[in-house]
Parts: sequence; structure tokens; C-alpha cells
Amino acid sequence: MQRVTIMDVAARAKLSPSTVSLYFRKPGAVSAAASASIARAIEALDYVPNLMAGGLAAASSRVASIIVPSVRNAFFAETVAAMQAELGKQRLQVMLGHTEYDEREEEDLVRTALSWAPAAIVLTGLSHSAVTRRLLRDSHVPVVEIWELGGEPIDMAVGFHHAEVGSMAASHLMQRGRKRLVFLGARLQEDRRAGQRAQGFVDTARSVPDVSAEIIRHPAPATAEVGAMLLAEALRRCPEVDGIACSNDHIALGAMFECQRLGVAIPGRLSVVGFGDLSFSAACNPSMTTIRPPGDLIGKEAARLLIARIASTDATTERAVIDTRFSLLHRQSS
Amino acid sequence: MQRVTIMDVAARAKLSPSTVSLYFRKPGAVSAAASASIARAIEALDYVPNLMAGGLAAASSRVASIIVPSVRNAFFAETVAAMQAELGKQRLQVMLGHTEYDEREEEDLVRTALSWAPAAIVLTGLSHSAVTRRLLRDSHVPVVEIWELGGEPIDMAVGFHHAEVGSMAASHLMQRGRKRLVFLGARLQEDRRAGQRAQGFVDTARSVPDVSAEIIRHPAPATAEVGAMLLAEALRRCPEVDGIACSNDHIALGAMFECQRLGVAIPGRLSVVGFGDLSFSAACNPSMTTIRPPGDLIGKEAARLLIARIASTDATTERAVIDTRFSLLHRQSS
DNA sequence: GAGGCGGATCGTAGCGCTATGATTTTCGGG
DNA sequence: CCCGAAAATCATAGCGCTACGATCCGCCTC
Repeated sequence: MQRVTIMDVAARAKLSPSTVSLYFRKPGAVSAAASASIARAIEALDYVPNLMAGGLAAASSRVASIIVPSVRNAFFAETVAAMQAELGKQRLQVMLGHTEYDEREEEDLVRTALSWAPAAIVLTGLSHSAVTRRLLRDSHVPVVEIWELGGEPIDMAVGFHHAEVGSMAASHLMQRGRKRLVFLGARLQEDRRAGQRAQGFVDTARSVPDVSAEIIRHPAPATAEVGAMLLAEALRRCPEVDGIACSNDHIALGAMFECQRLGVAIPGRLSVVGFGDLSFSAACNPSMTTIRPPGDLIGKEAARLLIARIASTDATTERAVIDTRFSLLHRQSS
Repeated sequence: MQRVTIMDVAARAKLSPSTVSLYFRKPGAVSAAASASIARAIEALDYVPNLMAGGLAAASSRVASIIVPSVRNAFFAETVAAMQAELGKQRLQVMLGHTEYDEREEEDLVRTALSWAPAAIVLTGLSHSAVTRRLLRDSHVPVVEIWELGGEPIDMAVGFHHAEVGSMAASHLMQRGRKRLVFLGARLQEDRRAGQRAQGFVDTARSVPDVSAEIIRHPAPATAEVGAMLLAEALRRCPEVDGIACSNDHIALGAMFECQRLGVAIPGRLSVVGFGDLSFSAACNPSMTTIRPPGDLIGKEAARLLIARIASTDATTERAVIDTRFSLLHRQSS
């Protein structure tokens, strides 16, 4: 009573193991008669291929290792889900790793990922330890970095420029006649990309005469509670504030609720712009103006790039960098 | 210029491959001197172990396959993240699969998962195809089913009874003096567990004299927009409604926003109870009464069970079933 | 009817590691 | 110092599959 192998299937189908192997790898290359009898044998024996043996022999596995800060974050969850859906169609497995915004952790995850001779590795952002970069380069495994553009990618990249997001938020607020701008940011040190949005925001605002802009920070992760606290602080530190941009919609929602409690009219006295277009943003009251990052598209495009690279035998495929852009959804809060 | 193997490391450390292998598998069994020289060799050669070769030889891999409906859903994202954190400490990799609430898809995912000779498989819910169950039973791989209790688990289970959630919501509303109860539910057919909550809700409510309860459904996924629509319909179909429970907090939030727009006082005229305690629930205005499922705990406990089972050589470990319970957070909306 | 060609099938040598039992080394006590 | 047990180390036979080149077979052409 031991494991059914490809040999058992071959014996039962009265064919050689090579043909059965071929049946899995290049179905078109096996005759219809042989295919049918192999299929019957598989069925009868309940054969489950051993992908580790296959991967070992082929010196590469059909695994894509995806490394994100955390799948608790709706942005990355969306991208991971989209990517998994696309990769799954090509029978590529997804191995998942969480860095929790820690570069050392990421390095460990990359090391482990490489132990599986993966077909591809996906990393979040462009900022990695020197060791991570070396490991990845030496491995010759296709790499896609997602959710950030603007630096030098290791290999391929799919994402957008976060500074431009901040810039767009500032422009929008100024277009609405706002001049005293504040950026509410949670966890700006760990979350480099949120930091870039903040920086883009103040840079753009301050380049215009008569407009002031400042950043108010909180070290905790972005939640509505933190948003409420940040708004209260903004009002304290800068009572004449009339335009608010937030590091994401959680913060914006908390800020809007706090305004409601304090009787600050939105958008009458204060305009609010978020980032993310989360599940509640369109529905809330007033509905939230926000900038929508295409998390889904990032996943799809990253998968597409990887699949193309894996398929192409010649390793000279170009090192694609895809700018997915993003869009501002103008709603009632501004 | 080819791959560095355990042999190369052994040669450089002037030891046998077995000892190097032992160094990875049972570090304590190797002398300090040998360990040091192996560590030096690994460093010098930049050795990356090949886990597929290891898995093949050992007939089992340090991979845990986690299969959830979708990681886009914050509940499962939380559990996956918690589980990954715990499993990662034991150097167990996570492979992720998304069923999108489709049993056939799940079956495929299980089949593929088994191809990796995983150390464990995690499934969501207790409802699976007959083939899935057979495959899993025959494989002798430890299985944990999460997020649902009440049926016959394949092996182990960690979760809670969803009918009890509905029951608790109904009891709470009745305790607050509400008698015309409505359950707002999105996607109740696909999401069996939401259906169980709805059923528990009406069963409990209807067992009390003078209390009415009905379910209002929508086939789309749970979003705040759907919640707003459902609330409007509830008011239309049952104008004297005074207590609302929702299949989750997205629905509840949408319902609350819609009440705000329609001038329906919460909790004055209408009490609202959600499910999930999502990021915005405590912060919204009025703050939302909701039932919090311990997604994090489910992940931790599932991981703990798996780790214990993997460690125990004797396969006679009991088939644990852990009821994590849940709790109602009474806030302003009820 | 021989020759040749292309598609289908086959035989087999590893891929890099682990498990097992064997062997060597170490060390304390008599 | 020698002995025995315990600790450390070693040698080797696969794990199940794929890749490669070899072989087979049917059919068309001249």
C-alpha cells in the first residue's frame, strides 16, 4: 500500500513513463488513443502527481512566491487575489509571505522562496536590502516588483508613482479653492509609499503662492480611530485648515466622523480626500472623494508579465516597467 | 557555474553531506565545531538548500496549503495572516488558494495541494465535495477546517457556530426592547455561514411571542451600497421595523448611512447590529454594535493544532475541535 | 518496393536531498 | 589505561520525475 507513481500509471496504460510524463507536460504531443488510456489509468489508480519530484528533475517548480507587507491590508489582498486568479489559470501555485514592513523579514522570505526554485518571485515596493537584491539577481528567477515606481527595479515592475498621488490630491484641493492644506498620515516611516504620497502632497502645495501645507503623523497603523485623532490634532495645530488629504481611506473616514462629531461641515468648511476607494468610501455620507489605486490591475499585469517571461525560452525578454496610473474619484467630501 | 549543493558545502567543511543535512534538520545533534565550520562554508558558498529535493527524499514538505474563499475578505485575510505568522516561526511555508466560494474549484485546489505532499491542509468551512473529502482522508495529511463548527469535520476544526451569532444578535435586539426584526443579508446562498447566521437570527426571534423576524436578501457581495439598498427595502417591506441585524459590518455601515440620509434615528427609532467589527465599526457615528469573530485567534489556534500534529510522531493525536466563541460589542447603534 | 521523413513512443541517467543503520570518536569510571 | 556507552559522524540507497537522445512506425514519394 504505497504511493501511486507515474510508473504505475504507465504500466496500467501499457505505455512508458516518458509518455505519461509527456501527457502532463505537453498534452498535444501524445496521440488521442494514448491520452485516453492514460486518463483511464489515472482515474482508476487515483494518481496524484508528485510536483516535488517533477520540480527537482526539471530544476524549477511551477510556484510563484508572492511577498507583501501584509495581506490584512486590503490593497495587497486585492492584488494577491487577482494575481492568484491569473496564475492559477496557468497552473502556477502561489506561495505567500508577509514581511510586516520589515526588510530583514523580507530577506528571509526571499531566501526561503529561492529554496523552492520558484518560477517567479513577486516583491512589494522597490526598496530591499542589498542581500535581497544580490540573491535575486544571482538566482536568475524572474522578479516583479509591485505597487511602486520611480526607482531602479531588480527586473520588472508594475505600479505607479506615489508622489504623483499626493500631488494629485493637493492639486484637486487647490482647484476647489483650498489653501490651508494638511496631510494626515499613519505609519509614514514603515510605509514608505504613504510617505511618498505625503511628500508629493506638500511639494506640490508649497510650490503655489499663498498655499500652506503640512504633514501630521501618527506612528500607529492606519485605522479610523487614528484618523479621528489626527483630524482633532490638525484642527488644534492649524485651526484655519480647509483641505485634508489622508494616507488612506481609513484615516479619511475617521477624520470625517470626527468632523461630524465636532460639527465641522464637509465639504462646506473642510474638503477631504482619501486614498484607496475602500468598500465604504462611495457609500459614506457625504461620499468620499478618493484616489483609487488599481490593485486589481497591478495583480493582473504582474501575472501577465510573469507568465510571458516564463513562457519565453529566450531570456532576452525586455525588462518591462508598467505604470498602471490611478484615478481621482470626485465625490461629495470635496 | 552550476548550483551549489549540500555536497559542496560538506566538502568545504570537510564533513560528510549527512552531517550537513543533520545541521539543518536537527541542529542540536551536531557539535559546535562542526556547526561553525558548516556555517562558514554555507556563507562562503552562498548555499541555498533545495527544498524540493529534501521534500522528495523525506516524502513530505514543509508546506501548509491554505484554501479560503478569498483573501479579499478581511475575515480570511486576518486568519491567513495570523496563521502564516505562526507557521512561519516553524519554518512552514504557506501556499494559498482561493475557491471564490466554488466547491469544484476547491476540489482542484486540494488536488494540486496534495501534489506537493504538504505537511498540512487548511480548508474553510465544513462543506466540501465528496471527492474532496475522500482525497483528503486517503492522503493522511493533517487537515484543519476553519471558520465553521457544527458539522462533521474531516479531521480537526477551529471556529464557532454561526447560528449562535444570529441568535445572539436577535437576543440582544430583543433585550433592547425591539420586536420587529429584520436580517439584512448579502450573498446568502454562496456564503453558507452568513446563511446560518440569518437562520439562527430568525429562529431565535420567532421563538419569542410578539416578535417578528424576516430576512431580506441581495445576491451581490456584501458592500455598503448593498447595505443601503437593503435597508431601504426593509423600510418599504416592513415600515415598523425597529431592529436590524446584518450579515456583516459593510452591510450595517451602508444601512446606517442610509438611515442618516433618510432621517431615521439610530438608535432612537432603529437599532443596528453588525458582524465583523471591521476597521471602521468602532469609529463610525454612532459607533456600531457588532459581533466580533476572532479571525486572528482562529488562525493562531489552527496553526497551533497543525504544528502539534506535525510534531507528534504517533498519529494517534486526538481530533481536536476548538470552539473559539465570539463576542458582542455593545456600542451606540443599539 | 526502397528510401526517407516526421510524429509518437521509449530507456535511462540523474536532479539534490534524507533516512537508515553502520562506524568512528569521545569520555567517564573502574 | 582499558572498556562500554553515548555522542558524533558517515556511506549509501533511493524518493518520483523529467530531459535527452534513441528508436519505432506508418505513410508518402519516386
